[in-house]
Amino acid sequence: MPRERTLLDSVKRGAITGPMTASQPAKPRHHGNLKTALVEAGVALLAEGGHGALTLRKCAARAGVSHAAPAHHFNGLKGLMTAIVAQGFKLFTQTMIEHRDAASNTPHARLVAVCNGYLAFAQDNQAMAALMYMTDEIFSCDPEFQTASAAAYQVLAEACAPFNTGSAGPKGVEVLIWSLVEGYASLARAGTIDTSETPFADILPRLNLQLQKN
Amino acid sequence: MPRERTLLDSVKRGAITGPMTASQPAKPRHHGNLKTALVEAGVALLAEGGHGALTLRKCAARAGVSHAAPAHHFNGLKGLMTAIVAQGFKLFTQTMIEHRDAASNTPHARLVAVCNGYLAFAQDNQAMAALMYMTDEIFSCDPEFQTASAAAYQVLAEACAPFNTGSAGPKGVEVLIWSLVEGYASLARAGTIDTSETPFADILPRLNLQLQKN
DNA sequence: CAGGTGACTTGACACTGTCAAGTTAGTGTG
DNA sequence: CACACTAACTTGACAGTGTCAAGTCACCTG
Repeated sequence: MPRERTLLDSVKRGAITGPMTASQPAKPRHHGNLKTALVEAGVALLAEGGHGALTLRKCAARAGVSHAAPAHHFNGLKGLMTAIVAQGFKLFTQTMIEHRDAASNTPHARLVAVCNGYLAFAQDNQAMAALMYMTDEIFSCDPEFQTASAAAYQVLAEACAPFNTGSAGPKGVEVLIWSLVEGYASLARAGTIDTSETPFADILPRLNLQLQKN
Repeated sequence: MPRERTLLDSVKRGAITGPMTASQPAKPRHHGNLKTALVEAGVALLAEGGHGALTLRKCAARAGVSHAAPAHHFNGLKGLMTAIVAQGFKLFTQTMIEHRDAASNTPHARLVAVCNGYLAFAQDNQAMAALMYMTDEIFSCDPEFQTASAAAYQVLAEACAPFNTGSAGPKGVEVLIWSLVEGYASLARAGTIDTSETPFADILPRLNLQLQKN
């Protein structure tokens, strides 16, 4: 049964009456930069409406193509989600670096700043931050994703490097810090804890951190 | 266009040839205990196939009713998810209590045991543990959910109570411990950290925990 | 200029959540 | 005990979604 076309369909196909204006040229079939446009569309939809608002068809519509166009660039919805999350990790890394570089140049101040960057990103990009750990929804073996998440981890690992690992093994401090700050961000997002009553700045001193001697 | 019935449809409607056997009585229309059956179906589907395997229609099918039957008991899929997660929190609380009660009766041993219970549950029930913090997918204001999650939090808060809050405020220790263990569980689930290389038991001593004096 | 292929579009199908209308079984009252 | 009402379902439909197949168009190469 043929269905009635929606306005969106008409807009998409250029069927709106009147000639093409300079600001609305006839849309070529070959987009030219569709992969990037789809990822940016996904990032925007996630920010605007949360996880439930992010669908393959909405990304395609936002990018101005048909629902099947993404299939040439991504391995299904999961493939597109993976690219979106990789982009999110890049922004995340950038936020932590900006916070770190704005801090005093002592190991403790830099560590605190990186953690604050982490929490600021998680607070300002809640749906993206949540999606980053939904391993059912992404291809976590994807090289671009791996590179982007490793870069984020590296910023935190470098901030932890000056501190004594003690008996916890070579990665003890970074696992401790990453667990703490990711857990705090999750509980804050879920509303389980009151971040005004118990700010992160108050619990970081509870760690037994000592600078390495040498 | 009428569609061909599936075997599942036939099974559901009792259209399979032959009389009802003793082990397969005629199914009454009034289930009697459908709410509980749907939640249990959801818990099982989550355990078997992860988050993507949990749908309203599959829960209904597993419980032996039509796709619209859950609507009488739950406010849509979100309502059912909320009840499933509340059940998960109850099992979670039970797991932490069992670990705590099996430990030596010192504050430190009990705290370690509660954390180990937390991580054991998160490891053995990965999809449920993840779903507990997906606040987009549940009604977090639901009273049964609130009660169940508060009970879980209470077990951890009680284990933290003997320790010095220091300058962090009255909830400093429990926020510290909850953040740490939830973050560690998330990173373990995501495969971001190697739990064999950096066991939780190695990072807990990095906390500056002291018993309260009185 | 012709052929091949990349990059799309169109259409279809199965699955999903939700809603509306209808049906059946259980309960309460006279 | 009979009847009426309502709870607890079933059936059917629709919109949205992901995915697949077939077809079309635009670009590139020989």
